[in-house]
Amino acid sequence: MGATRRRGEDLEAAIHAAVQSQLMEHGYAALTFEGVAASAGTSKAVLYRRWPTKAAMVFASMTDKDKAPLATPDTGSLVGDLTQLLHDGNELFSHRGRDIILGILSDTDEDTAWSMRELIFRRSAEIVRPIVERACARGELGTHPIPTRALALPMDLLRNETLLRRKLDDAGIGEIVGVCVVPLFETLSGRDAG
Amino acid sequence: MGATRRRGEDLEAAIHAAVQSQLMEHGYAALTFEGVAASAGTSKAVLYRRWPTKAAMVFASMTDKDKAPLATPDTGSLVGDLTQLLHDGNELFSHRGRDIILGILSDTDEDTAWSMRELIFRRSAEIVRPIVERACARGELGTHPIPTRALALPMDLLRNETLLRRKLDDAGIGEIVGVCVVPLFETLSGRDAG
DNA sequence: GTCCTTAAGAAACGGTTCGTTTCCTAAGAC
DNA sequence: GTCTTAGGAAACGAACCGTTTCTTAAGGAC
Repeated sequence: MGATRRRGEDLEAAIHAAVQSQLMEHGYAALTFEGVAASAGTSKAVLYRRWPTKAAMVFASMTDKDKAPLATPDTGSLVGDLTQLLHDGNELFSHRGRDIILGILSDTDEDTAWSMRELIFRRSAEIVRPIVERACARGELGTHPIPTRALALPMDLLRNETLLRRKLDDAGIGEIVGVCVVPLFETLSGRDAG
Repeated sequence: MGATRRRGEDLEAAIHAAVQSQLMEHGYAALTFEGVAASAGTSKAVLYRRWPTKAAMVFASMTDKDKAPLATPDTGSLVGDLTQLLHDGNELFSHRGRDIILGILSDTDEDTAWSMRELIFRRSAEIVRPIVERACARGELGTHPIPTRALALPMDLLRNETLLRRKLDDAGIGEIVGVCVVPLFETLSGRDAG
């Protein structure tokens, strides 16, 4: 047959698509080099030339076209912004997302596990900072600066719930926002009234 | 040779010891039925008669002689109690502890993963409640009841750090206690002054 | 003590995936 | 047209899987 042989970015994109397909169909634990090779219509040797481990291959496929996974929302209120952020993150970290992240974190490939930790922890505080600044400008929060550790609280609690426990429902998100995050931010920013 | 053949609790204890030994030496991912059988001086069939999966076998070994893993400390101060609790939990969830917990959570054995979630989440709030009650009695906190979600905050943040990120140092523990937990407890309990 | 049921332990099975190697040849540069 | 690079096919030994078969020690019943 007119055997066309792919190269470079075409091939790489086909492999990434095959990895995603296998992840969705079978999950991280059951994903194999042989399955990906078959799905991509290539051979194992082609995969091993690119990535030393399954974890590295999957991580590359996840971070391929740098899809900014979480955007800072702007709904007009502190509670609205935090709720929206946790809602978006909840979708991202549930189901297959959790499976892939935990799979890589518990894999024997320590290098890729480290990269994954970087990926899911890096912007914890920075994604929340603009929300707090706008709330402060609106008068919803006081003017004392909020420490980075506290700014990271929403994403820290989200990770704990979605990656380690289970998918959050709206009530769980509301509880985190209303019982923990907002009261703490109000206190630390120097605003007394509820 | 005088081939002595173990049974019942003797055998079970030897298997649990072999599992622990293999976990310490190779970690969860590299632990195999064949390795455990060899280490325990028995055969795979004996293991499969007892546990259907590696996750179930390891979980059974972890929860064998119900070693109450975390006790509520009583140091005489709110900050001291919380610091001690996080310090103890930090040791428990680091190194091999993290490896085993994440390994089981990301395993294909969903039943055992569910049991593990129960194990590490069940007492999150209850372990902190006596600490808060004593602090309230001392006058360190106000008298408003603190919601369960907030009581779980110390263990939730500990899990996020130690299981997903890395082992905490004393500074990290101090930050969680001083920047997040104590200010929130003070606010929610109705105590204003720092 | 003897009998009898249970389960330990050894060994082998076919099957899957691993990670590597060999070989052939299509793609693309020059 | 020539040469270098890399895609793709196939096979490899090794490890572990989960199961099965068989022998025989352990331990209770009597």
